Amino acid sequence: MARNKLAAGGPTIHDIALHLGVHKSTVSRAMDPARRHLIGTELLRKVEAAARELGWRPNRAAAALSTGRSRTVGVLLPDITNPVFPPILRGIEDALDAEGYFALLANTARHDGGVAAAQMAVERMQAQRVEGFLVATALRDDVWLDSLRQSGARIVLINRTNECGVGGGGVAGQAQLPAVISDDKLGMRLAVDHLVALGHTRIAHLAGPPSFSTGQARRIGFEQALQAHRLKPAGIVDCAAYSIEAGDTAMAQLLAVKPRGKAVAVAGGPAFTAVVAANDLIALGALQVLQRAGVKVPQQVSLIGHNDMPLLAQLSPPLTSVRIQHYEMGYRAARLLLEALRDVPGTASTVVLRPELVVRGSTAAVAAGA
Amino acid sequence: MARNKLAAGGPTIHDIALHLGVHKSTVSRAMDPARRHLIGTELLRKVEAAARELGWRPNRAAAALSTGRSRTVGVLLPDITNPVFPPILRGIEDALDAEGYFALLANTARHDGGVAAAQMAVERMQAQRVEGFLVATALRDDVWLDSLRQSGARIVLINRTNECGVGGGGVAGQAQLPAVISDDKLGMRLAVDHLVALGHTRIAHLAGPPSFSTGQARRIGFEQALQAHRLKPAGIVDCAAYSIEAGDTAMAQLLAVKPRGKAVAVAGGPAFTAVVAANDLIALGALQVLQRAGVKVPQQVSLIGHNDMPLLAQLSPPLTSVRIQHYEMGYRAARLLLEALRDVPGTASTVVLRPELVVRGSTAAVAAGA
DNA sequence: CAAAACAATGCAACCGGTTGCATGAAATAT
DNA sequence: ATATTTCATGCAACCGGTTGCATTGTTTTG
Repeated sequence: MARNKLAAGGPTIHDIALHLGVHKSTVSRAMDPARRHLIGTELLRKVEAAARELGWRPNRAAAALSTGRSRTVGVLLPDITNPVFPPILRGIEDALDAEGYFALLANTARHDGGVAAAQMAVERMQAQRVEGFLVATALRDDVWLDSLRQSGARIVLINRTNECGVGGGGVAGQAQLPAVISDDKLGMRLAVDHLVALGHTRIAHLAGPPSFSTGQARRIGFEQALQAHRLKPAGIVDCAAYSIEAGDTAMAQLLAVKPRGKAVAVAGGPAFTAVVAANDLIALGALQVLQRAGVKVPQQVSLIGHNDMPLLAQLSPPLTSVRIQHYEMGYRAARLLLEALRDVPGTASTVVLRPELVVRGSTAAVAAGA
Repeated sequence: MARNKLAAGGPTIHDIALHLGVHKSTVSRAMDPARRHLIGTELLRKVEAAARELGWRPNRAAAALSTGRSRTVGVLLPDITNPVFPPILRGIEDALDAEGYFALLANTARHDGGVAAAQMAVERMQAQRVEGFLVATALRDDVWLDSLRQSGARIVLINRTNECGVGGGGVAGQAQLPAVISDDKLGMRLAVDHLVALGHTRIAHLAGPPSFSTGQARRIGFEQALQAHRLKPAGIVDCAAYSIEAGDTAMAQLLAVKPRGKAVAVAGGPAFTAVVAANDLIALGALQVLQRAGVKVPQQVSLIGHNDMPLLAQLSPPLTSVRIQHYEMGYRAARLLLEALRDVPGTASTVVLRPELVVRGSTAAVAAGA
């Protein structure tokens, strides 16, 4: 056995039962809110008193073994250090906490470049018998996700959807996984509409990595939003990552393209008057390059970011950005999972949250001379 | 019982044992790296093959029940949304992950203002049978910490120490809890030395809330660093919180104090030429007020923050700040805890990390006219 | 007033590993 | 050749709750 009777590990329901001269099953029932009503009111009081007196603490591990419910869920995200995730995680934990659940967290983007980090994290979580998974990793191709789904695990996606492979026909529809996402197309439309209202017609896009579902969705959203105004992109450049550096090089690339067509710009001026970035960090990298190139933001070029990360308001110029409801995303995703854990297997559902444009100082009416 | 034999919940070691015609204890041993050597090499191979074939997954809950070791630790921090904590958490998880442990996280600063949030989180964690606690909450008075310690829980503090009450005498020394902290006094000395080297002599401090251990330590560090240069503070104002708003009001207060003494400043100019803030957010609030008041940073007043949070380099001026090794703090704290979990109860230890001054554009040589 | 329904507990098996001790066989020592 | 270790594995109790069913005593119903 693990340890002798007197060593650590507080009193058990059996101790309480002995103390009161009843059977431990009675104590067990008295401690379960759902089964408390089976116990006589007076005895119930005594049990509670004894439990408090002896300093009893429930042992979730024992309950988990018996019921198969560990009251934990696994949370997979690339890197908590990325500022979009803390609010998501906070939302998740607030929702879980309310039901007595805990999250087991894994950062799947490892510094040691482990490709199978997510896979390993999932296995460890399954060993801990998590009841479900919240997946906020952004890659579109994750194979482990498919196998996880097929193993019957309860999953809710955050800020991504599962596109079921490329060639997947319509008939044998792979069940859509429940997900909480932001309406990325709407977000881009808000950004573009704002710019158009300011008089911009030559609008460029610094797109996120195409391997990320958000990168793809925002790019499509951008194109559709322009089309709605019968405009053509003044340039689209893919970024290698969601980072300042990637935004830096992408913008440099964008600047290298010279204006053409009827509207001849000022000599050396860029081919666009506004840029929508797929992400705030990309926007910051772009901002650097623009300022270094002597392009005034927002006087000559307007700039819009995405995510509305902290401190954007403190920059100069303060960055206009599409705010995503990160906290809400985490909260709703966790609620969705908790509900799925009660219900029948089939219940899939998707929640789409509305982004919001936060207008700050990096966008302005197009210059008269343009 | 919980469920019938065929329902979910993969194969168990008992199934493997049946499959091979051996006893489950043999399988159990074969699966434990530490006891594997007890098993014959050939049988060992067969067990591993069978486990893989049947898709066996260890059940940590069962092991936890038996051994009392859950392979989880509790992490208490105020709010993961605060940018100093993600790197700490990342460090913690990287360290825990390497040993097969998971963290159970609790944000103790609740939006619903629950005073007993930490206490409740601790109880829930104890129910989950966490093996120890990593505590990164900053308040100096937490009563629950004392009771936790007295309950014999393994604890490692992060970025704070436990001052044992006010009147605690020297004899009945309350054991110091193991902790990983940053040398806050050194941090302040780096900041002050830098300013003095730039010619500053009238240096003010925007202190953190005295109820936070860091607020107190940095304030003391500031005073000692000045003393070392035979200087007197040009003003110290306590902030109500670690926030931009608090820095805002504190700086407004500081500005209200008019210069005095022999050195008469320019009419209306502040009584100081440099400010050291206890925290980056406070510095940002201060920066806002200064700029709004027409005081040029760094030409008229130099400003130093603390923590080196992300995006500081993108501000204008880029904020000079004392960088703390947050990731390393989390990592070392988790290692310390893991080691304590193996050893005898008595092993307490403290790790002090060195901060580093990151010089950016918010500090400059004192103006000639000052 | 007997029968049926109900309420409050007890009983015991079970969840899936872990571990001290026992046992039998093979290897080594005497 | 026998006694003694050593090695590999079996046995069974145990960790701390959970739960279907059995057993009482009590209340309601016909």
